[in-house]
Amino acid sequence: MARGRKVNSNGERSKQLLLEKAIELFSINGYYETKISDIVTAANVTQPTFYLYFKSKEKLFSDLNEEFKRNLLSIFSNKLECLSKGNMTAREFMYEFIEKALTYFYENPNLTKIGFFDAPNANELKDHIVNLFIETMKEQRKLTINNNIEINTLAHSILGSIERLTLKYILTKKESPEKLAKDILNIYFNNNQPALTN
Amino acid sequence: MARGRKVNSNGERSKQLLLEKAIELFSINGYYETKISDIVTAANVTQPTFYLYFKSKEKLFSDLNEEFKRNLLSIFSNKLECLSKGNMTAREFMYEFIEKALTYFYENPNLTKIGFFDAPNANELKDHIVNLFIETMKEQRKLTINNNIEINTLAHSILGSIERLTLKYILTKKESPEKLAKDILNIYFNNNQPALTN
Amino acid sequence: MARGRKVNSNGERSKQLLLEKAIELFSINGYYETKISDIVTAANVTQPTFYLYFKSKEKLFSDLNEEFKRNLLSIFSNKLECLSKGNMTAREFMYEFIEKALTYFYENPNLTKIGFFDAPNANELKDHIVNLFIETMKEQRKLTINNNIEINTLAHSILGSIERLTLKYILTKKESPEKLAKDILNIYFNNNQPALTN
Amino acid sequence: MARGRKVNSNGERSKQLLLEKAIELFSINGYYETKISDIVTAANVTQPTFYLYFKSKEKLFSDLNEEFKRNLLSIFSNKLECLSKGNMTAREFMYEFIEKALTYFYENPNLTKIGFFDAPNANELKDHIVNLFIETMKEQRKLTINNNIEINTLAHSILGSIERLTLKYILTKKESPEKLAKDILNIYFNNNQPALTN
DNA sequence: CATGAATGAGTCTTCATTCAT
DNA sequence: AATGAATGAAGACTCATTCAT
Repeated sequence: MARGRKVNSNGERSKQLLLEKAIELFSINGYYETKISDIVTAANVTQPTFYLYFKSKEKLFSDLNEEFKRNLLSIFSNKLECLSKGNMTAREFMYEFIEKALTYFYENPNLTKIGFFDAPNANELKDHIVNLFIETMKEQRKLTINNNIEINTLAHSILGSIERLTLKYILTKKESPEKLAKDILNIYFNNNQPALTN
Repeated sequence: MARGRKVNSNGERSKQLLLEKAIELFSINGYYETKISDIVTAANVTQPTFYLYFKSKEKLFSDLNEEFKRNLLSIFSNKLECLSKGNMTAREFMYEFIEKALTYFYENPNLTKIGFFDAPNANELKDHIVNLFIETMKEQRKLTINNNIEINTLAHSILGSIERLTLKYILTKKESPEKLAKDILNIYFNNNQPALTN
Repeated sequence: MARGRKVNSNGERSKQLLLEKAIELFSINGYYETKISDIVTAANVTQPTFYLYFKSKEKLFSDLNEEFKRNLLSIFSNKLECLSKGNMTAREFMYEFIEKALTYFYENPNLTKIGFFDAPNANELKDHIVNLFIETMKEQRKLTINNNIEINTLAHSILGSIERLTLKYILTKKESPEKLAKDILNIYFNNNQPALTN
Repeated sequence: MARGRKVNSNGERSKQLLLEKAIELFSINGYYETKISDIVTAANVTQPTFYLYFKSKEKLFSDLNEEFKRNLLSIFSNKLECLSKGNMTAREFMYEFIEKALTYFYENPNLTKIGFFDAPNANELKDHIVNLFIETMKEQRKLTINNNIEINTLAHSILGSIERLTLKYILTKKESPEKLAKDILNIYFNNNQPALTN
């Protein structure tokens, strides 16, 4: 039976296709329920072709996670620079970061699903983010809505909010990143709060 | 080892041991990275013994999830009753529920890890909880710190905070359920907020 | 938990019950699809009890086959004696044997199913029977409807008829052994056959 | 042996080999005593290779049965057509069918052993054949050797004869299909009894 | 006499991965 | 660049059988 290079085939295209399908399937079915056979079937190539471009299933998955991590952290560095230059208040920084992050999530829902929600090592990344929140808020303690609450707790709480709202509104594209970023700011950093009766 | 009954063996004990080890290993390594062979080795029995007490790996896992779900929902029903009887304000209800839930998580960290964080169908449960939050808050809209934010968003945000704080402080037993419940109330329902400079 | 002898238990009864259920289940589901667990469940005892009375599943099955074989062969010997004493013509012998065999099958349908149809070594028994047919018919060649057909072929054919008719009419109790025995005689040993036009 | 493709390997050949060995082993040892490991060892491949070509052991077995059934029934349809066109007397039809069937059995002894003797659902097929015999004979009642016997009984008897003679003479290739078909016709449809020229 | 509890020894099946073409 | 064909390594599950009580 005929073997060898397909007519019109193109290495870069095959790799790209495999990557897309892998991201899609991983995000839907998770790492374990996504088989190499599923990916190659979706990409309309055969199994050995997969290994032409990726070392292993595990490596592909961890590469995907690294990519997500790198992308997200680069958003930070950009913002961080501004903050350190004094171009930005902490509040502004928080808004900017959250909005940029949500925008990235919005534009890369599948990769976000994998790298932010499913990855076993997403926690490191999240801890990193939390630390950044803490640093930022420490710099301007007055930012926090409530002095009674430790900054650490607050930072984790913010991240938790971001996580769940991303899952519900961003990955599903039900809300815009801007709207949600504002909501989060409102929840955590609003100083015009109306009185709350009990 | 010879075949047949072990000296001093006791079925209920074996089952309990298997269950404990299964919960522990599932919570640490997840469903897929936990092999029946790991569980039985930890419990010091052989593989067929596992099947003496559990129908299958999958059934055990889903049963565990059901149990977690049932337990958590029963906390709700209790609290809900008080709320409907007028014995409780919404604020009190929120506190009570969160505190009770966190206490349950605190006392059952492994099962919580499985049923609240790893289970594929944990989202249903979470949606249910969010809906309850929404109902409760609707009843007393003034409760919310900020009228600008939709209740739905707020409810999801609260759950997100609970999730992450549970993961960081409760499952690791670094904070008490009471302390954290108060923090969460403070974040979301504090009416004595100091002005926030920008 | 309570262990040991059941109230009202009785060894002989348990063994008998196990035997009955085993025969029933073997005859319905066959050797491989009948599990010891099925048998003991049907007999309302536990698995070790089975081994109190039977050496193994295989031994029980082969014992059952031996019993069937012994019973069937004893029918032969009885008839054979008469034949050798000259008390009987070959035709009479054939009728007598077939009728007696069918009657035994009729009265022991489950054991027959096992020993005559399912047993791997039923062929030996069948060969034995065929040989007996051959001996009988040789003695009185005129008996056969047709001299052109070799006795061996005829004997096998008769057995085949017996087999299938037993399966269809005897095990299901749709016809009496007498009726069927006469039919078979009519098919094979009727010398008053009406002309057959073509 | 190293992983990957064998030198000179060829899928169709491997599949064919596996199929042949499977048929052979099933026919000799039966479904339950034939292990996948036996089949692949006989075909000189590894277990996963089996699953490259067959969905499961059970499916392979039932497919084999279906194939046998289909083949046998197609013999029928051919003959049946002739019968309905009036090209054939019932006697001729019976001979033709039996001869063709025996020829098929002769040429495919292993598949016949599986599909005609061992298959759990062979009885359906046999009932079908019996019904065909009945229809054919009804059309020309005079065909039967004896009006005293119900057609149904006769039809079952014929099938029984075919079965046993197949087992003894055809599968073992001790007689030719033609010879045996004639014998059977002689037994059941001979009108010049006793002398029968051949 | 009978049972509760356990196990040895398979057996099918899956999946990522690799070789030869 | 790509495929057809194959395999190593494991994993879930079953079942007859056997101790200890």
